[in-house]
Amino acid sequence: MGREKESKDEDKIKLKSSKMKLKKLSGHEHAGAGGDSSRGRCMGSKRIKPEEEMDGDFISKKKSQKRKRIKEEQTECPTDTSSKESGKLEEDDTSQKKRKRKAEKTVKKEEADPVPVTKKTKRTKEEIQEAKLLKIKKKEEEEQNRWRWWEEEKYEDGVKWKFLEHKGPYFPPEYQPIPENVHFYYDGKAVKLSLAAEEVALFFAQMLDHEYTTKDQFRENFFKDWRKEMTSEERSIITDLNKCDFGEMHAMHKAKVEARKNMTKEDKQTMKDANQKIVDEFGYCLLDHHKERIGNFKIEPPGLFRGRGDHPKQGMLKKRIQPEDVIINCSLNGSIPVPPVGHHWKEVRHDNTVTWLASWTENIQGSIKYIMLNANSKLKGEKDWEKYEIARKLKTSVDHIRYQYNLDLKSKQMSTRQRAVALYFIDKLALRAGNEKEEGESADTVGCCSLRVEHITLHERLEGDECVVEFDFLGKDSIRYYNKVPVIKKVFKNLKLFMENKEPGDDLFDRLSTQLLNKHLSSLMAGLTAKVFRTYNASITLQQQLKELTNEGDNVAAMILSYNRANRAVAILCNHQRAPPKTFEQSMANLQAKIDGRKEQLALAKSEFKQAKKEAKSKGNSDPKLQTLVERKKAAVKRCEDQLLRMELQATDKEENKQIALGTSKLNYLDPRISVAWCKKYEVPLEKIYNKSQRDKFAWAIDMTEEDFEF
DNA sequence: AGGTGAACTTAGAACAGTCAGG
DNA sequence: CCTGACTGTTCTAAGTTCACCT
Repeated sequence: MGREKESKDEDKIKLKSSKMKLKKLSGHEHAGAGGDSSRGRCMGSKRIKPEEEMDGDFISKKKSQKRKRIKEEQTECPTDTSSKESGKLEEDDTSQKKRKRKAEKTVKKEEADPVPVTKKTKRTKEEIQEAKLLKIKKKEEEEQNRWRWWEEEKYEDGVKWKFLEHKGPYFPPEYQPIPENVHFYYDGKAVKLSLAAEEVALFFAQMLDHEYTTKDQFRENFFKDWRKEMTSEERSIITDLNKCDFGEMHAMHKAKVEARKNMTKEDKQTMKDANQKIVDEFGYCLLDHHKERIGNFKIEPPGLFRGRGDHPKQGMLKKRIQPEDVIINCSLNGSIPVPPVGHHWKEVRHDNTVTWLASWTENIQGSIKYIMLNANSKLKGEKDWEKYEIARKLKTSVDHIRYQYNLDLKSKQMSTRQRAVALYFIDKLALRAGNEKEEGESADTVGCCSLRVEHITLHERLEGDECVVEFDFLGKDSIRYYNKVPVIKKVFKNLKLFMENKEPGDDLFDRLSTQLLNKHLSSLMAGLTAKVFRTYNASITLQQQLKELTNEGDNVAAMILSYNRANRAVAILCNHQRAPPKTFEQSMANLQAKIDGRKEQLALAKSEFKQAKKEAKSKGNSDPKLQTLVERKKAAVKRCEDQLLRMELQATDKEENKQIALGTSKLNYLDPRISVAWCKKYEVPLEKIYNKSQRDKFAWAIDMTEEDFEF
């Protein structure tokens, strides 16, 4: 797989193997843990439904419900019986009171704790305090406005909402022609471009600093699409991209970026306010009585397509979307979004079995793009919760499933054997399912089912292990997966068999597809698909690692390091990589320098401490001044030691994180209740683990989880 | 029973905002 | 107070899954 990503990837791999220690515990070891315990106590006190019943809710319910558009008789209210409603209200009331009380406490504490300072600073301190108070108040308000949907009854099958109202998508501004004094040159001569051609030329000019514009495929695709936008006259002149000079356009763009950076504070504020206004108007919708944030309310602006990896379509023109391309989805009985003046929507529909508010078809792949809600919304949150419940269900049946595919490894049916081996990989290595892809439509990447013979190498014996499979392929986003894994004999033998008489480019699992695999899985457990294994293995790994790595008496900083390490084990399992930050080496060196500095300081403090002690001793213990000096020096040493320790922890953490991305697993694979419970148990402030938007996203988990939660 | 498209989740990069340290 | 590093947010590409169609 000769890809231009290669050099970067190689780098990434080096790290990967060095960090493999962490990985030991992937795969099967975590199977047996626990098993018995988690029933019924994990939903927290407020949730009344026992888990058993809930599981049923989650899994079986949605099975194949026909999609139906809502009819005339839309109600504005969510389905709820009045009795339940009143009960809920009552509870809401008490819990709200509780929250209020908590807030009052914090406020009081702040007030009772004035800092004695000089007059001048005092005022600002007061101001700061006031700001803090305001913040707390705002937080409280937010908390009270939060829709506690997880305490509500779920809708009947397939229905995603009963009422949906929004303003439609926000369209990017029209193209602004470049000023007269900025020229485009072809073959040394200035050429005035038509508006359409100029716009596309500017897309390219703006990207000139990017590596993309040096790639042949990108240039070729761009040029082809650019020519389509040209007038026939332009087309006859401009025939070679290499003769195009976008220098002035590029310079203009850079100047603009620079100017934006150097704007005055006021101008920046004005801009911010204007943006906020757009968010306020378009960024929210009304869904079943609740205001919900929209995730992506802006129509994607036109530009040049930036595919990942070796994408055959990179550089193609991504066209401007008009209202005439956009389908609106909303309630029939609410207000319907108004299209921009002089325009109309492609269609307005009222389908409450889907969650999107607007959609359009994109011109590169012909796929549909959607406008949907933010991750902190009910619609997304509920689904997320459901996902983790299915994964927890897998925990209880995983032993049986593993037993089953172990048997299947010896099946007489080739397709069954292939399925078993694939499942073994998916379970042990957390590989993705791997759908078939159409050739030429996207980069050549694979997952488990689409692995080819060329992607694995078998070693009877390697580095002291037997039956080692060496994987080397590009996965999602063209991220390289490289791993050497000892496997059981049966799997190894099967792989040999599958590879017999095949070319490197042939499918390893020629009798298997993701559909087949998932069909089998869903027969083993309701709701089970290939990706559930990733969720399950990620979450169970976190839980296990936390158990293993957490030291009871540690301070918060050490706790965080332990958490990050556990998180990192998961990220490695899921192969979540990132390009090392450009400034990594530098900032690592900086940190090291600081550590060295601190070490010197510590040495100094220590000798001063000794000196003071000696002096105190020699003069007898009578002098109180000397005594306090000794104490002070002692404290200084202690302080220095603490700081040094903290910095060293930080450095370790940083180094280990160089090219591993923790965010993806944290956001998508780790049951938040594990983290919440851990924080509670070890008294780690949750804000150290989840930032604001993550806390919003996981509000359901934060609210319902007690410290004894077991995944 | 296999292909296809709609709908939705997962992903890393780019960008913007903030904050700590000189 | 300013600046660069870090953190959080936005963006949109690239996956998975499932129902529908033939």
